Amino acid sequence: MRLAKQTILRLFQYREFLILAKSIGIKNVYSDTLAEALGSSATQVRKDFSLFGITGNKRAGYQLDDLLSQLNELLGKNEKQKVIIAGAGNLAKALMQYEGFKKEGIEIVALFDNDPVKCDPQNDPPILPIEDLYNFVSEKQVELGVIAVPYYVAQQILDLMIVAGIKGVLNFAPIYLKAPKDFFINDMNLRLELETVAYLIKTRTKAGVHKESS
Amino acid sequence: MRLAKQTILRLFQYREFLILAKSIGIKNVYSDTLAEALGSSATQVRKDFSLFGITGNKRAGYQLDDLLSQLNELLGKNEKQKVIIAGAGNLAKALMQYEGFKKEGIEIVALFDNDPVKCDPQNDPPILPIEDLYNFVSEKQVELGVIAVPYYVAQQILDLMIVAGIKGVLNFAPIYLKAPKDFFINDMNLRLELETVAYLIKTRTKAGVHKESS
DNA sequence: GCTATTTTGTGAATATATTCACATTAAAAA
DNA sequence: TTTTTAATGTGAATATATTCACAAAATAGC
Ligand SMILES: NC(=O)c1ccc[n+]([C@@H]2O[C@H](COP(=O)([O-])OP(=O)(O)OC[C@H]3O[C@@H](n4cnc5c(N)ncnc54)[C@H](O)[C@@H]3O)[C@@H](O)[C@H]2O)c1
Ligand SMILES: NC(=O)c1ccc[n+]([C@@H]2O[C@H](COP(=O)([O-])OP(=O)(O)OC[C@H]3O[C@@H](n4cnc5c(N)ncnc54)[C@H](O)[C@@H]3O)[C@@H](O)[C@H]2O)c1
Repeated sequence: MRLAKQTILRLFQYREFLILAKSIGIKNVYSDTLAEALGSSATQVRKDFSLFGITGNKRAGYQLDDLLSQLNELLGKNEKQKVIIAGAGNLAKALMQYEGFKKEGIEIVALFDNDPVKCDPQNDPPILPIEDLYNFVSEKQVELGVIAVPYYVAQQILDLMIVAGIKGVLNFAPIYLKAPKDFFINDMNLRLELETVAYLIKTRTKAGVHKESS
Repeated sequence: MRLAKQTILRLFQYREFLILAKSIGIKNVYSDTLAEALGSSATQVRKDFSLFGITGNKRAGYQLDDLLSQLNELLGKNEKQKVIIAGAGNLAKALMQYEGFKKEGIEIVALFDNDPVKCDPQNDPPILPIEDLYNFVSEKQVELGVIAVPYYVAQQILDLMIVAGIKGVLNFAPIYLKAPKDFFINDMNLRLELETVAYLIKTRTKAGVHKESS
């Protein structure tokens, strides 16, 4: 089965929209509906579903509840997920206070920092010394991590996470990290993404990142 | 000329690496060096350069200073860029305190919020009422924006930005935004990116997001 | 100055992703 | 019931991105 990261991301987006749609009482959707909502194409939507064996009803489209539960199952949203964050700085603070993760079953179980001043074991979630990372992660069997430390320590923190048992990370440090090939790294370089928009504006080229306005 | 967002992103990454390399005294690089540093391939690097008319020296590779200044020119890094942020919440606070933007010539000139408690015109950068956005942006001719408001107001804030003269945004609100086709929207859905890693871990499929470890 | 070697630059080949085109099917209408 | 209509599902076609393969050029060694 294909595993293209972007396809998975789209499936999550479909799910996202369905949750919203459900909340306003919508009962069934068409590939068209989803395409419109995401700025994609109906064929793309059906192709994505087809790829994962998700099937609808000819002429009647997709029953929302049914589709949603298929996506939930497929995307593993029926199980909760624990995550730790390395680095308790500005970005980590924003993530910690963001209620969206918990709502989606992702629980930040701890943060780790090497600055004693930033540590606070009484906080919820606890902010612990980086030395505790190994034991915490291996004991609690956490598999998901976020890297929010400065770039010059990111590789060493990643290595620590790997030996502790972390299986994949979302990395905010602006540097290329090396890891075994079965380890997942999703790089988020916020500054570069902003610079890219700045560049695109300056050179005012035709095709946008988005589709045209409806 | 091609404008693929991902190609541009890679050019910025090359530049990033060059700055780092320069700081440790490196004088010239090869497509190989860059590929290694970014987890890419030498051919990809040369293809990217070729696409933008960047040219090196056969056998001797690329002179670092020269390459860097070509990239700076190409990527518009010789001019400063002003940016505003809509929404002065947790994420905006992290962005505001991040010194990396200024270092790269991106100046956050103001934040805007509809919560009077969050506003603080004395702050540097000033946090202003959302009502001031239009005048501020059109007078100061700001073209770049960041959307850091809740999803349910994101479209209306974007519309406001567009009429004020903003030409492109980095959008953190987890929703698809509609805009004219010459307007650039770069969507950053942090939660979905984290959920995607969580999914990939669970299904432990072969090919990673990154290349194999060196 | 000649030769061997290394690296670039790029057209062609391949791989990947998206869109097209349409047969198939289910529902609605007649 | 039969026909019409509107949607899905998917192989084929196209578009896009990456890698291969190698000629051309510049340096280093002799
Ligand atoms: N804040 C942003 O808006 C932003 C934007 C783009 C990129 N980033 C990147 O995200 C990462 C985090 O950014 P931030 O703004 O939160 O930085 P920050 O400086 O506020 O936080 C970094 C934290 O990491 C901790 N730390 C340093 N070394 C450590 C170590 N060896 N072990 C454990 N903890 C350690 C520090 O004590 C600090 O609390 C950085 O790599 C930064 O470049 C941040
Ligand atoms: N914080 C995170 O880690 C995180 C992670 C993923 C996504 N996001 C997304 O980023 C966006 C911002 O997140 P946040 O955590 O900073 O949220 P937040 O609630 O801390 O901040 C949002 C800010 O927007 C302001 N606001 C609300 N309506 C407004 C309006 N009409 N005009 C101007 N300002 C208005 C609020 O007063 C608040 O200060 C949200 O869409 C969120 O879903 C945030």
